[in-house]
Amino acid sequence: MLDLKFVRENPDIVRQAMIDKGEAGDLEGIVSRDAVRRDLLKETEELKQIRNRVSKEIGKAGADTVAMQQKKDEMRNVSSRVKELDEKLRQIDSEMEQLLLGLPNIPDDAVPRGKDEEDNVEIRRWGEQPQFDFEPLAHWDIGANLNIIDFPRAGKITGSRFALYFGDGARLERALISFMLDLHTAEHGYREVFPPFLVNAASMTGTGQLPKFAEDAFRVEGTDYYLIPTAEVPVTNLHRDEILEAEQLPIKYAAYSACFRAEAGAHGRDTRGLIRQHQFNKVELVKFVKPDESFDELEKLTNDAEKVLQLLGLSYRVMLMCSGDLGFAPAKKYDLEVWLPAYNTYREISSCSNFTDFQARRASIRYRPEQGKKTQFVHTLNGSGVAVGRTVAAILENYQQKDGSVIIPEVLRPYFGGRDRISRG
RNA sequence: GGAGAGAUGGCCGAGUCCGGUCGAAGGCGCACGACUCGAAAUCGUGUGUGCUGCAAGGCACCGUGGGUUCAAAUCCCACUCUCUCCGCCA
Repeated sequence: MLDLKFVRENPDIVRQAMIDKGEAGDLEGIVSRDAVRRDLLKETEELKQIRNRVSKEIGKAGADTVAMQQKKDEMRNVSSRVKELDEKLRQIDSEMEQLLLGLPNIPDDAVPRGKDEEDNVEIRRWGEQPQFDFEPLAHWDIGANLNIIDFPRAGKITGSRFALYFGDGARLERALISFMLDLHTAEHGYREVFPPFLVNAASMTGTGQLPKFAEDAFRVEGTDYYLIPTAEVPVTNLHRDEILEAEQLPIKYAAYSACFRAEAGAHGRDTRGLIRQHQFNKVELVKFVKPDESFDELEKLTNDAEKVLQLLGLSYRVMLMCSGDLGFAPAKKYDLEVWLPAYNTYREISSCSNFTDFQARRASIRYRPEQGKKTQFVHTLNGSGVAVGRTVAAILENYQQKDGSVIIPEVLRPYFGGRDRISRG
């Protein structure tokens, strides 16, 4: 959410941001209501002031004289007028709140202006794309051949876009989760968090999933609860409505969670394999930082996520999202794209964003820069560190051998009892 | 699921029976000052959030929403959450 004062004073910047991001929003509706609201507010506050003053007089007077009775009658009228005005104000306030929640964050100056993913900028590449002296298989074929991933049965149990892992497949998933959490907690200074996988509407609003993107989430029928689309939601909201101490910052959390996404509007895209699932695992990194440090912290966060791929020996590139591909809430975002041989392309495996104060204002997460000073909104960041299902796909494809087996990356072997290879068992 | 207790400022905690002097005692924490060579201890002063206004100021907020009243932290109603006991349960 943007600051109302900022919107009032900089409508042109807000309008330009919506154009750059390709996001709709009712800026004019906010500006016009704002003027009406301030007039209403002035009137009600003046009336309330009168009522407060006279009520005090009545209280002090003691005796219930004719004059007092007259004042009471007058105040009765004032009060009913106040009630009417308060009603109007509440209405306009909630309308403005809704409209304000619908405005996208302002892109940072460093974000290249552009229309879609074509205009994203490659920042760097890492690693070698593996060369095969045979035709590399897609990960779903590798998984089926090794009898470690079973999509038909997942379809039977639940439906499309669900996966069922067996044996070393299940173990690989678990090994990756442990490896990533161990790395980020031991090497990068994150505190491990294991959050609820269901959250309420206030949490979904805090991080920006609601009200605009309700159709992307699964809601538990008959409740106010949503299945989390990412651990970003519960972990960021962990400090909702809190005032943090300056010396606590930066706060860094690493959380494993399952993630649930309706994938509305993705019909026909990535229908095979692990790339686009309704449920997938992810280790998420979340930071709460001081405003002037957030862009540096984004670089570090991205590096922390990259380290996972480096240690796994997976080739990737870092893309800086252009304004049109940035999305609603971030001010700046890097995507990590991992090399997938069967696709012959790089695919997103992590997304690292600086939301500046956009989420913090929605969720009311503040800190006190100095004792006695006014509170300020923190900046929030998060990034996948990294998506587990897509990592499994990348490992299967990048480490596949001619005989159908898959080499286990060295850093994962401790999680496999020292074994170095997945073979058909 | 049944019975009961509670929700007040950064934290603890009074006030709620008997409505007005309560944005709210007291304590802790914190900041500043004094004392000290320095520190601790002690003493003094200050210390909620938001909206609005050029400012002085004004308004709102005692879990949430409604109601009664000239006036509500305080009375009434509904809801949410937390805790305790019982039942059930991984």
